[in-house]
Amino acid sequence: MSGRISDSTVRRLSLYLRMLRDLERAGVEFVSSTQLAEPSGATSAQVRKDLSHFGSFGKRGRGYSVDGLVRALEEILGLSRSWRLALVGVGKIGSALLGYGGLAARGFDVVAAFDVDEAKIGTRAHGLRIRPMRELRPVIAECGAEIGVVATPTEVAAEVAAELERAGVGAILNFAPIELSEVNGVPIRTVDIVLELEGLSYLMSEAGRRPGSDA
Amino acid sequence: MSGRISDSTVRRLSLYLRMLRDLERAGVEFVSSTQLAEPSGATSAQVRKDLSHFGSFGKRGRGYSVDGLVRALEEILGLSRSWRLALVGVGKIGSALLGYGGLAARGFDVVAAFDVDEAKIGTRAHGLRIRPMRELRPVIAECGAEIGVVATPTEVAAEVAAELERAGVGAILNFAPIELSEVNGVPIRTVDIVLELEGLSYLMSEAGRRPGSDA
DNA sequence: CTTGGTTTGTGAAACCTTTCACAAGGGCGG
DNA sequence: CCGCCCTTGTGAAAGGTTTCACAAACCAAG
Repeated sequence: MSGRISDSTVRRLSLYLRMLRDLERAGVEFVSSTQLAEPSGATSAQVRKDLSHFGSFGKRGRGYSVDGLVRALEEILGLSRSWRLALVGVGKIGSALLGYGGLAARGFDVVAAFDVDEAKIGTRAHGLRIRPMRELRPVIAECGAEIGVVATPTEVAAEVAAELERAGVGAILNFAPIELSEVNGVPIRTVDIVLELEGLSYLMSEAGRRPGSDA
Repeated sequence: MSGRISDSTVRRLSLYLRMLRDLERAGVEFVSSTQLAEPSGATSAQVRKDLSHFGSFGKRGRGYSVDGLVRALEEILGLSRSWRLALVGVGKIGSALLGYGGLAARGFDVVAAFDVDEAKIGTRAHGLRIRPMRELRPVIAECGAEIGVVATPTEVAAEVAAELERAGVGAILNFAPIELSEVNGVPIRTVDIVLELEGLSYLMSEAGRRPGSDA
């Protein structure tokens, strides 16, 4: 078991965990790989292969203990603890994130917020005081935020990401429509809405072209 | 050329197009696959392979005409037209989307917004009147929206997506943290922030485990 | 017109992920 | 304890994507 695990495997593990938590809440005790696969659109073999990278969690003939697998996956994914987020850019997206209870509910707490806008600095957004960029490093060091969130305009996103890295965050979530390059082993995930929409645009255009086909 | 094109290829095509537009604005006339590859983290061979699925766009020894390739990619991705979006759920994320100018700037216009909250219905958000869910079908039919955006709580997301399909949208962008299953060939893309954060959580935990290793 | 430097387009190879298929193991009823 | 049924864990096969490497083509200079 274990080696280099692919992004798609990790992604599916998160989905399995989600379902397992629902099952746990519903009081279900055992679950089979087939049941576990369905909601994430995976196959039962894929579930078993994904899990087999980390160990042996099931009982043959019986399936997986819901409780046991929840804990195992939380351990694997690093979700048996909570993470602290530092948000840079309290505009539309940044505010939406601050107001989104789903993050804290799943163990991701926004503990600091920064902006360049003098009018915003010092005010509170969802109970959090907005701080000037100049305080980014000391505040992140002090509150120990592990994840930096970039919710700034595209032009400054790369610079902000670099500054977050220097401030010591271990990972970055980026909402600016720009591909940021990972340096110093700090992983970066980009949420790019326009890219998703363009992907849909391609599929719709493709669907329109296919029936008519040729020349 | 041409066959079934992978998501990752389409994704890269969007990134190439982004860079090409910058180059066009900067007045550059020709670009090589090597230059085109850099910002998206791809390789030059990958750029050429990606493009080769759709035809021959370059001149050997010279590279690609920036103008020409911009138009070709716009055509391929279906971006030489604009698309109309219907938004369901005007909460935190929905409002942020309505206020985000980046969408309209890239040809994605939100033309209708719906919510269940009586207090919101009839009011305007960013110039758009918020309508009751009951009007979803007729309004989408009337305004001809092609893309439905689900920005509702998780519990109702699947139901809303199904209703959008029945209303005739050709694609769905989903912000609820749930894997919606594509039916009737209507493609669905999900933007799942928690999933991205959990992916980062895994990588950070992994990084912490690796040095210490064994046991 | 020829030569040299450059870059595309593309089969073939390498690599990675998913699916298949089945032996091994576990529970349960009798 | 035995036999049956069920489900896991996993090598092997299949399927897909990325990288390699090079012939073909183009431009410019002499």
